[in-house]
This record gives sequence, structure tokens and C-alpha cells, in this order.
Amino acid sequence: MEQSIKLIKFRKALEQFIEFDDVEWEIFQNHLAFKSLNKKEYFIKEGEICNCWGFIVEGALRYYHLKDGVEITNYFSFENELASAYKSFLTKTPAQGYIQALEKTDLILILSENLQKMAENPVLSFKMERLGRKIAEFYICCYEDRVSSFVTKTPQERYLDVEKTAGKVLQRIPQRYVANFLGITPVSLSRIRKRILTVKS
Amino acid sequence: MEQSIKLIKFRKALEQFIEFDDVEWEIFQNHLAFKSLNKKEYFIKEGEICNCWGFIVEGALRYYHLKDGVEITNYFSFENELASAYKSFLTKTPAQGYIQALEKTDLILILSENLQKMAENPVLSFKMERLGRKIAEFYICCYEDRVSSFVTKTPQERYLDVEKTAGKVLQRIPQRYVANFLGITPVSLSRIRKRILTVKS
DNA sequence: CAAAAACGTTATCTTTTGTTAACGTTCTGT
DNA sequence: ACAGAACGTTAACAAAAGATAACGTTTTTG
Repeated sequence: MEQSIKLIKFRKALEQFIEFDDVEWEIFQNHLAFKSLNKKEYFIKEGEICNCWGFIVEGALRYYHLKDGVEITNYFSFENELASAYKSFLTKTPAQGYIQALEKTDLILILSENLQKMAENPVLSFKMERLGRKIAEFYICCYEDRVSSFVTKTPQERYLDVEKTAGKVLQRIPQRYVANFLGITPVSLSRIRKRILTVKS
Repeated sequence: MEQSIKLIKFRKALEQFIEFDDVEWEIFQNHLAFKSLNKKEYFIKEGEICNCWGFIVEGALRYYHLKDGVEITNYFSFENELASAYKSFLTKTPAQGYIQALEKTDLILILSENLQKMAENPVLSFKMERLGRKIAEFYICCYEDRVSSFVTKTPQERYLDVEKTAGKVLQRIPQRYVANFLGITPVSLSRIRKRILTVKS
């Protein structure tokens, strides 16, 4: 995919948060970088300090960390979504986990240093502040729902929810990762799926 | 407690996000309101649209919602913390649950309309934007940890964590609410506590 | 293409949790 | 102060989840 098309995609995706006029966008896009990850390559590894956030033009990322040497998957991001080790990026502390490409993934990156430059640019500073706020607020809403689902719902209910809201992308993800995401073991998810199937038929 | 002391407390608490100079603070504090809730009074009820966020000068709030007519407690806020039905406030959609005072609670409120006024005030607009961002980012970090705890840890581990990090405030909260917070039933928490005690001794 | 690794399912057994109910204690409101 | 409600604990049983291992199948990878 051409870079110009990627940029248009990015601009469109950011419109859910904020709109840039052409002058602003011109400056903004000069502060962006491009990166591609092959399957299983890393966006960030545990212990590193995340120095950028990314927009996924195409592909998918998996967030996981190790517990007793075993990978536990926390989260996924897909095309047209943002991606970052948010806490590490914001607090400049070492990342507590890994972000890995589930498939070949094309990214647009905003590096901390460029974000800083834009924050100091009078044309963009206010807008960048607001963009940062809007994005953070968006994720808070997502998190509110996710936490609520853990407190309120059974694993089976959570699975049915995910199947309903993200059924399509689910098929691109190995099932054991989905199990982690739901807070259960792969074996348990397999049983839940069977249970649901036998009830349906 | 006198209002002036409350305001100093608030200013100090906000310093973790941003610092106001005296001129800015003077304007800021003229856009604040005060409110007290008696035990069991509501900060917000399900279906209402949250039109403010609050700073808890003293007291504690409990977030819960109803599932099949039963109260499920999601979260707590204590003195020196912020409180809001965040998603409802941000998106102007009906709140999905209740926020209730666990004890007598004194609040300082920022109403949406006053936030709006400050956002339009050239002296404060940039700072309010940044404050909004910082607060949202702070909560994202909290949420990241909380979600991670559900995915990675057993209920018993989560309980031990909470006991370690919030042992003191925990004693002010009825145990069945804590159970909900951990994503388990009160009966189950009682068993976990017994299990831990017998291991310790 | 072939060997090896990874994957999802299933079975078995253990552990934990949910559910309901009972009981004594504590808290609450009148 | 007293009656009623709410609370935490415990017990008994059912349901679900974790752990481990075995199995065929699919995917990787050299």
C-alpha cells in the first residue's frame, strides 16, 4: 500500500477524535514514521521503554506478558486502531509485557520526540493536547466496559459477547489467545464452545 | 471542614496532574461547587447523564450496578481521589450504574457547564485540555493494571494484592463489596480468607 | 516435502467457585 | 433499648474451571 493512502486512512481514523485542517495535517504528517512488522516480530518487548504509539494500517497485534514462563495474552489491536504500551509510553517506565504482530502488520508511528516537537509547535500544540485527551478518554470508556465484564459476567457470557461484537476478527486469532483474553484457560474455552454448540442444536 | 481548606486540598491533589499559578487557580476555583452526601445518598443513578466530576475531600464512594436485581460493586473511590461516571460524563450517555456514598462524603464538583466555560476562557483553556488529558491518562494506567490482574491472577492472588496495596481502606468497606470488586461471590471471598489464615498459622 | 512443533479437542482428576440455606453476630432505625 | 434487617461464616451440593496428558490434525519450518 502506498504511503499516501496509508496517511489518508490514518487521517480518517483520527477524525473520531479530532479533525485537522490541511495546513495542520501537512505539519502533522511530516512528524510521522512508517514501520512494518512481519508475523511474530515485536512492536515492543518487556523491559523496554515504549517511545512511540502506532496506528495499524493493516494487520493485527497481540499484547501479552509472561507469567511463570507462560505467555498470557491481554489484548489485541487490529487495523484502523491505535496501538501502544500505553502505560510505558506515558510514564516512561519499562513495559510490563510484549506486543507482537499476529500477522504481517503495517504501522504509522508517532515517536515521542516528534510528539514533543508538535506539542511545541504553536500551530499544533493545542490540537495535540486535545488529541491526547480524546484518545485517552476513548480508551477509558473501553476499559470501563472491559473491567465491568470481568466483574459482572461469567467466562461463557464474556465469550458470547466477544463472539457477537468481534466475531469476524476472532477468526484470525488462535483460540488459546482468546481464552487468555477472557481470563480462562484454552481447555476451558474449548469446553465452553462445546457447551454452547450443544445448547444451540 | 472549611471551604478554603477543602480548596487547598483539591489544589494539592491536582498537582499530580498539573500546577496552577495563583491567577489561574483563582479563576478555576470560582467555577467549582460543593456538595455533601450522607451515607447511602447517590452521586449518580443509573440512567442519569453525569454532568460533573467530583473530587472527594473526605469520605468514600461505591460504584455498582444491578444484574438480575442484585447489586454488583465495580469500584471504590476515597478521599483525595476523583470520582465520576466517566463514560457517561464523557459521552453524555445515560450512566450504566450507580455511585453511592459509603459514608458521609464531602465533594468538590466541576459541572460540565463550568468546565465548558473554562475551556473557553483563554487563560485556562490550554491548561484544562491538558488537565483532562492527564487525568484520563492516569486512569488508563490504573485500568491497565486492573484488567491485567483479571487476566493473569487468581481471585486469591487478587485479594492478596488488594490487601497489600489498600489494606487500610479495605477495612472501611463491607466485605461483600470487596468480593464483587474481585469478581467473585461473598461466600467465595470468605473461603479465600479462611484459606489464607490457615496457611499463615 | 517431510519431520517437528503447535493447536484444538477430549478425558480424567483435583481444585475452586457458585448456589442455597442455616446460624449467630452486628448494625440500623425507630 | 428493641425488633428487624443485614452481614460474615460455614456447610452441603452442583457446576465450572484448572492441570495434565493423550490424540489426531494442522501449521511451520528447515
